[in-house]
Amino acid sequence: MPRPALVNSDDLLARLSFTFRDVGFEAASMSVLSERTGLKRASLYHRFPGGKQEMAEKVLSRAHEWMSENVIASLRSSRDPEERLTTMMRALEDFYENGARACLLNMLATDAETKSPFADAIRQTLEEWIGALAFCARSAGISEAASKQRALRIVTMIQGGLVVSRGLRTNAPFGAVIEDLPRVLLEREA
Amino acid sequence: MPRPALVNSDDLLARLSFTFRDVGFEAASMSVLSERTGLKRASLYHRFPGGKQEMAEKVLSRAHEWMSENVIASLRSSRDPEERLTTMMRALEDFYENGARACLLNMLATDAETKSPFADAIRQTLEEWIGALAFCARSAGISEAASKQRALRIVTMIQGGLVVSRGLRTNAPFGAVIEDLPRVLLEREA
DNA sequence: GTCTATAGTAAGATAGAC
DNA sequence: GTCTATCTTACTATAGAC
Repeated sequence: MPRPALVNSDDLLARLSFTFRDVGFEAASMSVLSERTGLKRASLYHRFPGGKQEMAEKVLSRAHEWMSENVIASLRSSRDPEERLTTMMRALEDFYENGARACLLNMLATDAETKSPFADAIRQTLEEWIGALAFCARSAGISEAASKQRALRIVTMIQGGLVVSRGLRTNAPFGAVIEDLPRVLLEREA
Repeated sequence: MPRPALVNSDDLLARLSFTFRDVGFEAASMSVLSERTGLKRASLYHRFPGGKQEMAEKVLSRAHEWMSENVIASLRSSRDPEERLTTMMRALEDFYENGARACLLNMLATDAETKSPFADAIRQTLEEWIGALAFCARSAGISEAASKQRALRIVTMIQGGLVVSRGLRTNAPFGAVIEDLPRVLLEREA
């Protein structure tokens, strides 16, 4: 029977994720990551031979999984569209701690010129999210074109809510966004 | 007559601003800043004895000035509210290069626990912006409560549009936000 | 005001003991 | 699997020539 690690893989990834989301990729030095995970730098290299980049990739991959299970699956379910949206809202409030915690997709993104190893994963997650929201709107009777537009608007508002909440140092903007979501996605067309 | 500097102060601040907006504060090392400004590291220290932090402070301060002159002043003018908004929209398209360039207020922001020297400047700029938008809505006959709500929504959407445009690597989301602004701020209340 | 040269420090990364 | 110790590199910052 193998001796259990001091920190299991899930806890470790969660702590790494928090760190990247709090300070970003560059400011998350091996020393900082070591402090916040409780593992020495060499131990982190043992688990992630690729260093920081591999950590960020694994964290992003785990975030994608989380989104699939907790957000996408709900939005594409056969339940009442408003219920699906409510499930997403509660999941996001939890994940972003009501706006206090930033989004990995923002913190790991770079400009188009900077070739980033995370760009593809970020884009894919955003696209799947928007696709699932459009599907949800569609099944609530919203037209194809409007559904796509509103889905994009939802993700835009959530990301904006997180940025503004961080900038103003209050959770109110994120809270206002969450409250608005059902209206923005599902209100009947003019 | 003093010999002119190779790079004047305005150009220099603009290049520093682009760099911080493209890669963020931590990734903008003195070497990178040197490359992108054309000044050697020691020359940058001559102009900014406080190093990177002073550069970012000056860049933020200049961004605040730019906002005051090109956005706040217009929104608080006595012209037609829709015209004021159009002026802001054109200014923002220019400033953000239709969504290709990130916002300084996002790239220099940190989480609440991390004591950042930029936090106050960022919050102040956001608050002034939201205040001016609310003033504009108010003078278009929108109620006090709705004006505040809509002003916050506008800034949220713009920030979100920039994040999502960067993530999806297309300017469309930012463009969609800009198009939506007049409706979101000024459509008559139900 | 700009530069080259160089401290001094912290970063990413690896070797090898336990 | 975790650790201490160490290597190499890159970074911030300063000194001093021009």
